[in-house]
Amino acid sequence: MKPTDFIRDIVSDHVSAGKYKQIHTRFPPEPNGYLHIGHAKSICLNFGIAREFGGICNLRMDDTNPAKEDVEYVDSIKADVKWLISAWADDRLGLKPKGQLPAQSDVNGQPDYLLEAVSGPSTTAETGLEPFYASDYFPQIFDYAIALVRKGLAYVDDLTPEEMEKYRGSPDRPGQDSPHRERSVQENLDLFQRMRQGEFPDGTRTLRAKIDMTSPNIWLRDPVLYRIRHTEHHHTGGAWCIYPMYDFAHCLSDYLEGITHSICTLEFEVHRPLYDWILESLGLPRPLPRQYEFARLSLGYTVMSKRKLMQLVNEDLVSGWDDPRMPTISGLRRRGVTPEALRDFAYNIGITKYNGITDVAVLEHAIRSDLNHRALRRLAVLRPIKVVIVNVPEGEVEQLTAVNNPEDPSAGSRQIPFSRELYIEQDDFMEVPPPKYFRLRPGGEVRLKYAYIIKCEEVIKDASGAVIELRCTADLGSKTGGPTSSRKVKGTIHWVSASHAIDAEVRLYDRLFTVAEPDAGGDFKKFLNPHSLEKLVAKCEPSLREAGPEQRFQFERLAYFVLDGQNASGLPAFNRTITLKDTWSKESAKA
RNA sequence: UGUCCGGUGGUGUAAUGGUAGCACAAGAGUCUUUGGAGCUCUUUGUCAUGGUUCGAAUCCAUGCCGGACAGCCA
Repeated sequence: MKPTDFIRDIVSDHVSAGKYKQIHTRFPPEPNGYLHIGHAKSICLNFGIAREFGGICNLRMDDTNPAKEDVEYVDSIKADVKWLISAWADDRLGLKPKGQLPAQSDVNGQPDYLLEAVSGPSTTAETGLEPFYASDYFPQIFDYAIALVRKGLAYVDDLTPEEMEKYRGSPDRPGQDSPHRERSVQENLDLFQRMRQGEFPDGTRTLRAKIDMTSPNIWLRDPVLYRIRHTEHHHTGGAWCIYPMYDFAHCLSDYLEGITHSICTLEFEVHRPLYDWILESLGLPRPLPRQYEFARLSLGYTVMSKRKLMQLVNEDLVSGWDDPRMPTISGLRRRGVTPEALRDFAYNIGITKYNGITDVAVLEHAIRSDLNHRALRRLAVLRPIKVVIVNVPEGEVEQLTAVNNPEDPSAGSRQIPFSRELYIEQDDFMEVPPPKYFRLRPGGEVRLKYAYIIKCEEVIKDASGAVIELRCTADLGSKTGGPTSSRKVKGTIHWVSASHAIDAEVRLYDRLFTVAEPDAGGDFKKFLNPHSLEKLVAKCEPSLREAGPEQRFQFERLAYFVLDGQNASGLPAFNRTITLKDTWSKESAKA
């Protein structure tokens, strides 16, 4: 199925009209935090357009604010993008040779800068290639600023931040011209150079565009283009003490990379006139990039702002950016979600300009349907209760055949050991069951998956009255192919052989928040779900000993799990990705 | 009472002047050695009021509701 939305419609029109040589998008995160599922939506859009229209999508660090950015974040962004687009759009990923800077050329007798992307299957090896960095363009952006000053379209202002706020006015009240607005070009040039030389302390001067202090659009009221920050930058080191603002750097970065469609979220809609003003005022020789906006993703039962996610990390409310409960790409990955599921989700939610809240059920459905087809089935008992099959002799072990994945015959089958002493799930036995309960009960029958039908003959309790053991008989003719194998029993439950079972830590993750809109108002942290993580030691069938890193399983009748290394005591650790749909819990809740 | 952008079932989206469709959710049934998956069926919608038109979710007007914007953040 080919996705379609208003942005793709625009691109498609441009392609049929031959407006551009090649479609060129970009994904421009600021390296001030980890990527989350909202970024995944944007990645799928930008790379999706590139692959559907034979274009390229540059990965670019939008790193113009050294105070907030860090290499830890650029490394995580690189890894997360690579993981998400792998085997889907790697050949559309635009990178550049390490250290390469924009090349100067002449276009129609006018000087011009361009930094072309390297893309194609070769880039997947990433040998000597790196993402684009807005900070690589500081020299060009500085030159463009000077060009604006020369045209009388930018000036150095001495207003303090407080004064500037006053002069700006408000949305329904026009602003006032700064007293420094009419400085001469010469003076502006001199002052701007001295800003760059480091003569002035932070915050004392800015370079501003000269547009219109009475504009109804606040972003046209002489926006700041450059500010002074005597701060080391993660990519340019100590080379600069003035840094361009987003609005000035972004449109120029797009231009320098030959971007055709600059796609961003709705809150930048009011910036678009400024984006266009800067590029048009500079009189650039090549076709200009255009900005298009779509609604960012809001998902139920989680928060999406980097500020809030950062807070969860810094206040140790989660174990890190990649905590499996986080909506970050790395968190979802550790949770066991696949790139395919994420892309499928992105496809299903569509692209519009309507600001809605997407039901988590849409994400959960994408995860389940993906895992249903790929996850190997295994038997594991989370909360064990002992079962003794009295008509199976002690010491006897039988190997039974179990299907690895009923959705995928090519996954084959495996052997699982059956013996006299087993574990079943505590939930699968009830002494006094409610109506419609069709698992084990005193005197009742149930099928052990892949094995025999058993009947509960005796319930053994401890001094406190808690059930500690069930004594059962098995219908030894009832396994697959046996004479009574087709007998109908209502319930089928999972089990493991007690002496063969291996221990594993299972981490039962649940929604991070208890309400659909934790950030609707007040303190979002008071809606944190206290039961978002429960750890247990489970009894697992022995084949799980061979589980590989990041391998995904369905523990039958329970949930999907992914292997996430070992816990502190050396036990294999499985993260629960998501439970199976549970019609019984709905049914029993009705009663 | 500024500017810009939006309002289609419970939720998210499609229909671009011509049968309001899809997905998720919800409900009913069927099947089942996973109360899983699959399959079948069902409920629920064009913000309002006018106008243009043979015909309006779509175009126009007015109103209502929601969002974004007043960082030397992005």
